[in-house]
Amino acid sequence: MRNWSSPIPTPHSPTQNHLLAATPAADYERLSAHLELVPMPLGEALYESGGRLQHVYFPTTSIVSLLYVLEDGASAEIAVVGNEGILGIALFMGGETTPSRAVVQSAGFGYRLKAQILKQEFNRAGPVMHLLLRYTQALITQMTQTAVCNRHHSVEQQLCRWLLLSLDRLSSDALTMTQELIANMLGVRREGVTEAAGNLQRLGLIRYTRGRIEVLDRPGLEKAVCECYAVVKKEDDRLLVDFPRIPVQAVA
Amino acid sequence: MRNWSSPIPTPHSPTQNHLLAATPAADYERLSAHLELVPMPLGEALYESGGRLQHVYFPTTSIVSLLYVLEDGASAEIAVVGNEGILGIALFMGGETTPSRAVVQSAGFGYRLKAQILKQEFNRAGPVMHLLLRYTQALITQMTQTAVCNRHHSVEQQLCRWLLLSLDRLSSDALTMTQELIANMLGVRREGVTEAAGNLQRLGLIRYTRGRIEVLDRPGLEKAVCECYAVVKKEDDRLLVDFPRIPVQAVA
DNA sequence: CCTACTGTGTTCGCTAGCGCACAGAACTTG
DNA sequence: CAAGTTCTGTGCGCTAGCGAACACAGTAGG
Repeated sequence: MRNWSSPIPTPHSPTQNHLLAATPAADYERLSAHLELVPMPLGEALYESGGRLQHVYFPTTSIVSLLYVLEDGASAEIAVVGNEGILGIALFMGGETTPSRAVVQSAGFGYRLKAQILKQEFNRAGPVMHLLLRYTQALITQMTQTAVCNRHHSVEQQLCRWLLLSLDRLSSDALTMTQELIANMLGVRREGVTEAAGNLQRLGLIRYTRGRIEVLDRPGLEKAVCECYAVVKKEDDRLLVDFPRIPVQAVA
Repeated sequence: MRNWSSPIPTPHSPTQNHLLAATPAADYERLSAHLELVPMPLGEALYESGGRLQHVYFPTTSIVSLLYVLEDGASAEIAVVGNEGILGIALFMGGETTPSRAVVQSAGFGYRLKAQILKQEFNRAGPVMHLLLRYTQALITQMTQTAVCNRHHSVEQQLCRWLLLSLDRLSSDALTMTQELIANMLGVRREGVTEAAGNLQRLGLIRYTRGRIEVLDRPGLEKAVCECYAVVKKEDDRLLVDFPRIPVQAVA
């Protein structure tokens, strides 16, 4: 496998994750000692369907897909989580488990926290709780939009949406990802992705080689995408961007 | 319009809603004075996409669909809420609004609560909060399963799922619902529903006349449905059924 | 350099579901 | 009872996406 990763070792910091960055200093202090930097290699399953959650994960440079796998092996991506979010919401929502899998879609790093620690923090019912709940709502929006998009939009549009959502969660404009894997995420055939990607390439929007997709014309992609992307983006911005920036005080 | 509703006036009680029924007496006391019985007629929109929530609703004998409507008018149901749940979760999740609509799918009654009152209660971070969060997780499961089902299953299977989910939220085994409306919910053509419903009727699973569907063979339907129904049902049971059953006493 | 492998391009027949158009049945209203 | 409306049934041609099969190219690894 060719090595596409940067030779420059990036310095890691929990604040690369937006949720952690938005955590007020006082609360952050309590958590920071328990944050553990972990590599998140491509394809790793952070949790399996129905499995009990031992940790929650805050991605920093990685992207993780929430996937649902059907009995016959067919799958579909429910949502994608990057440095704007957290994995393991079922923990504080009270369910302990979820019927989906979480698979690393783009290798990188993240921080993890023992389930117990996060639960304690959540139960303080302070700013961290409100942060997490707002994020959860943004995630819900993404899930519902996925449902709608699955119903009404073409593979090509969905590919655009997927590319843009992934891009928003990375600093680079290139993804390491085969068409086969993308097909799994979108729940469509590999050939469908080949065709859609071929179109986008012909239009000069992207360029790809084996296992690597580069976005050449982001504005162009945004024109080709269905409305679903904008809905999710807008909701993300509304709910997550105005996070109180390491502020001192609680939410009303 | 023919009148299919029962001539017997049902006595109403907030505890017909499972969330309210599961609320500990002490908390329920605070809320009950503010609960307002409201009729929920077929087709009424409890809230519109992006609109600010004034109230939350606890259905008792009604069913409400969460719908997403696309720019071109196409729509898709995201989830369905009956007496097991609440409408307006965005309120306590911190978003205040959601990009979906809530439309009454089966006429009946429910109780509503002013937004402010519910928020106060939620912010006590007590049992009610945990109840609401658990319900929200069950709702998330329903949403994700809808996304998957939209991707992979036939109209007929989806119709079965939809019928069963609706049935579970009613005491009767009949629904007042035209094929046109069902098509809207499922985000498919009306003709597709006609065909699917025709098949189910031929199999003796259901019987329908104009605007009324009666389920004749529930076990049969459960055999015809895709796995998605069971997943949602199981998760609902796991998350919602073990709710502490009416605090029994403590009222004095 | 040769081989094996993995990722991509392409073809072909097939089916589910779409959009449209219209006919008939059931119910409502005057 | 007649007229009008609302649901449901059916038939058409069309398209997107499926499943399977296979050719080929870039890459990895002896």
